[in-house]
Amino acid sequence: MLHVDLDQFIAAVEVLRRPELAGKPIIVGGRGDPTERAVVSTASYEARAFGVGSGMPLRIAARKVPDAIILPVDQEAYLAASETVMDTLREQPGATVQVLGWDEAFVGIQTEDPEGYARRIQAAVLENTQLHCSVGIGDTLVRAKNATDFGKPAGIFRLTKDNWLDVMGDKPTIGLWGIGPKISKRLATHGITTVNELAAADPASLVPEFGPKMGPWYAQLGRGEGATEVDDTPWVARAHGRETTFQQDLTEPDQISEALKELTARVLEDVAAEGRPVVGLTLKVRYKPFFTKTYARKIPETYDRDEVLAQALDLTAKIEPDRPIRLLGLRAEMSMPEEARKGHTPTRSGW
DNA sequence: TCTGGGGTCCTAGGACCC
DNA sequence: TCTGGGGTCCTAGGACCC
Repeated sequence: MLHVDLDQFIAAVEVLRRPELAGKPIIVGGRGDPTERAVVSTASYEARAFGVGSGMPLRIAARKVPDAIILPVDQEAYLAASETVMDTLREQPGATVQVLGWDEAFVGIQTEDPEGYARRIQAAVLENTQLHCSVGIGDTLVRAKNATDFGKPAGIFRLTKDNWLDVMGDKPTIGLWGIGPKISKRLATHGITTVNELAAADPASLVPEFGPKMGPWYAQLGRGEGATEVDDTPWVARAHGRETTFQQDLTEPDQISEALKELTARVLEDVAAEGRPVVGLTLKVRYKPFFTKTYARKIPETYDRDEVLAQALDLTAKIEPDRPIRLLGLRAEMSMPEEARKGHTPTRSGW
């Protein structure tokens, strides 16, 4: 199968609208104001050369790149471009398309010439959108996904069981899709720092540290193994949430209840718009200095709007009642019942 | 140095039941 | 006085992805 990933997608879409920005260091994040609390969504290659990457606080990024062009996030524009890209992929003969995000998808295909097929995809995407993409080819989803990195920008790379360890073996485990900074550190405490070492690990030996599912799964990731079928079952959300970050920390209980009421009301609207049943309400509170607390409640499927709002406010009573509060952000989330869930998940299922 | 907004899934522990 | 073995449900927390 193939993994298609648009190159510097968000920055590239901005350049399409404003061609004079081509070749300049572009940073897209928040409302485009580097004095505000926000993070970088995407940086162009020119900005990345200064050490800027997504997830970095906008303030810091602006400091690193004095001449940066800083733009606000325009989700609608990216979504529209994304839909054109995905439609283009679905038009390819024999293609099964599993969307992973705005700017990437797996494409399942039976062909004797995957490189040729990949080149045709690149040409079609370029023609329909003026956007460049890189393509990874693999005999598993994980290998195709990892292969794309070696194709960037605008190239093609193939990873199979025959060259997986030759190419990936000496790389640190954090380069694998699904292993982040925490897990790579915990693996290191067991003497596992490279993909080779993870691939050689006995799956059972990872169970005490990582649990019955995650332990063996990490070992499998090291070998590049896992699902081999692209699943285009339409995705149905498991939950909907809304999150907000305050420009100034909230300290007063009244401010907090007000903000939470607003967020919860927005989530209720989102859920009502879909007409889906709801079973749970979760409140996530981001405190300064940088930790998160979660408070959850079951709610009846025949929920009543005012009841949910009351439950949400009830949960605020748990917010650190006995010490000064510095509240950075809030998230309210409502989950749907199990039986209402369908489709592959964007990131994990089928591995 | 400071921390978005949208998601998904896994694990652990306690309550409760038989 | 001390304490089975199995299960489910719920809550809280952690990690990852784009």
